[in-house]
Amino acid sequence: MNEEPLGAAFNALADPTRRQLVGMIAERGSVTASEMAREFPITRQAVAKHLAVLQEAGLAEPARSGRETRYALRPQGLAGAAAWISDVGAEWDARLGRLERHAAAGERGRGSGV
Amino acid sequence: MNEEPLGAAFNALADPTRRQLVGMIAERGSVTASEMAREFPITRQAVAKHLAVLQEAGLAEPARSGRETRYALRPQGLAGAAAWISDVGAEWDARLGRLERHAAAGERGRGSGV
DNA sequence: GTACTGTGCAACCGTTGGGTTGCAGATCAT
DNA sequence: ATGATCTGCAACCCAACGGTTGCACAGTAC
Repeated sequence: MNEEPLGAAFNALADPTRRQLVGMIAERGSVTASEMAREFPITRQAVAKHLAVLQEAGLAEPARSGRETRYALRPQGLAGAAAWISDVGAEWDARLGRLERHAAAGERGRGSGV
Repeated sequence: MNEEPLGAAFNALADPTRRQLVGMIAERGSVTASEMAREFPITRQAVAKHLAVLQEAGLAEPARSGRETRYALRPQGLAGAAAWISDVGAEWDARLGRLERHAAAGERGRGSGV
């Protein structure tokens, strides 16, 4: 639907529930939709939708075993998002550097270490 | 309104137009809504809305001078997002490390260098 | 002064998104 | 075989989002 992996990743991470899900998956390794639904104030189907979003964004991957489907993280999606932020940050830092050279004010470096 | 800076930042970055705007601001230093509207296939008001979103997410900051309002970047918002990704990535890498110690398979490291 | 440009606010419209309910198909335990 | 889970699909609701148009106001230029 989105055709844009970066947008999909950021969009997936935009929802607080989804971020919590990601956190839970990260700390447990792999979780099922029903498990999460028990610890969240929302329906299993809602969780399933969120997981689908995460999957389509390349952030999570399902693995069916028997009747249950366990979801695991896929950090490469996160890496893409981090890379974009890093790029923009770098460009911005470059500008700041140029300005600093002109201004030569105090305020030492600290270039938003992304 | 969002009460959640992280969600606001990710949400702001989720829109491709908004990401382009951020890129443009980053490379030019500061831009006005009208300037951007000329180079985008959308209305100035649409651009203004996007800028408002970026501002509320802590990613951009307006500075009015005379009749024009120039927007500049505020990398700290980006830093917050990057930090979250880095955290989850770290947790995940820790898990991977533990598993690797067990499996001891080939496939050398490469821990999602966020 | 008048004209032009840049901005902001408000209303409106179509689409998407998070959430729910309801139901049907697999799989496991007894 | 029967019942209990775990899952997936579809329909539906309401709120939020991206975008538009229209108008009113503040600076700048002439």
